[in-house]
Amino acid sequence: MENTTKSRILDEALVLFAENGYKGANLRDLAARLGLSKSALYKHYASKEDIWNALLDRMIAYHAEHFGSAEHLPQMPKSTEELYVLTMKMLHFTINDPRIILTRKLLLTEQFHDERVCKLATKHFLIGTENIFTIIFEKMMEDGLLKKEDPKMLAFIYTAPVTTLIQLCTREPDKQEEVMRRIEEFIKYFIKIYGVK
Amino acid sequence: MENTTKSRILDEALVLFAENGYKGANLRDLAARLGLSKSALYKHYASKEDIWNALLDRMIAYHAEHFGSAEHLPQMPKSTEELYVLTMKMLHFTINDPRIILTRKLLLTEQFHDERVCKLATKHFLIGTENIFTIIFEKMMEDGLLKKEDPKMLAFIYTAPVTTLIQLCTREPDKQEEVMRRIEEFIKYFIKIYGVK
DNA sequence: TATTATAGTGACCGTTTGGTCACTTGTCAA
DNA sequence: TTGACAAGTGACCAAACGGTCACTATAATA
Repeated sequence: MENTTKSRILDEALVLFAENGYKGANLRDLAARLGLSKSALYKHYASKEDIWNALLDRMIAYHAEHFGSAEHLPQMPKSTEELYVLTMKMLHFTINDPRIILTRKLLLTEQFHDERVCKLATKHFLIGTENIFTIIFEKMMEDGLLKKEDPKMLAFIYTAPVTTLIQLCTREPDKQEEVMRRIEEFIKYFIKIYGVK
Repeated sequence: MENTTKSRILDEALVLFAENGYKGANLRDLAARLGLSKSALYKHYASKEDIWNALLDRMIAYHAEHFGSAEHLPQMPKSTEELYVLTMKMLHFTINDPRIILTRKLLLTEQFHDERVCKLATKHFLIGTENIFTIIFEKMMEDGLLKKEDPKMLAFIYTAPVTTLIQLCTREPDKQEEVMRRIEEFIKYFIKIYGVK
């Protein structure tokens, strides 16, 4: 990540927009967090909306880079145990990384106010992980690690419950332990049913 | 539903809060929608926050009445076909009723700004339907209609994917057909696996 | 050294917002 | 008939907001 003022503005804008929404965030707070005067912001961005759009550009680019390209695919699991470990590792990351937490909050609170947020939310909460696990499950079925079913359907019923619990954890962080336990249980149950012994 | 001014204010407040968020909604628009002057609102509620709290009281009471009490349980399915029909009927209702759509929007956009919204969101998106289907599945297992598994786990993996797709439909209403098709597919797949022939 | 572009400041502006207040109207009971 | 109360109006207020502008400091370049 860069550390220019222009980039730092977006960093703090993410915090404020995620915590207060677009309408609720104000440029005085943003400037204060950066140790700048409000008018300094206008040397880097033309308006509040301009900051918002630049932040969205960055979020969209980040998602495309990490979830859209084939090169960022995780290592294919060679056993159902490895599927469990891989999923839990991805989970720990997505549930603890402050920036991703803020991104999730922003997507949820602004999904109805901005079309680009709307599209990105669908990718983030549905299509992104679904696609990745479709590929993973296809491979695991080929390798005889999973029962042969429609890999898309399997990816859906695997990722959707996890996504639901991640959203719960984003909403109520104090339930993190409960969420982790339930996801572990769920994955083990899933493997019990679809894993090939 | 009542049709007093006090109640009508809440009706329109739901629309505005759901569409613009608490911060984004303003009392002039609200008054205009009601054909009232802004100051008239203050004859019924002490402040914007007071309106918000009254609306939330009503939402919480509504949810408790329709999802918390035993008397509002749906008729127990006597076959897996009836489970399919029941689920699709509940789905059509929850996906098309304007007030419930607005409620979902409000829960999603304000879940991080208000603790009561936070709690209600968890009930609405997770615990509520989960509890209902736990009871339904327990009964269906007793009746030999479903394989005997942990009914709570089954309710979770049944409702979570549906909830995910309902949220997609709330976000992108033009995908309603796709969502309905996917849910149908999912339910049939679920019944294929857990239904007793 | 003089010039120029960049980054930053603080005072200021117009608009929007939640909220108040004196006043009016209609209804119903004493 | 009158008095009291609830419901509604429009003008007004202070605060918060996004945005502008003249000005300063710094550092690189000609």
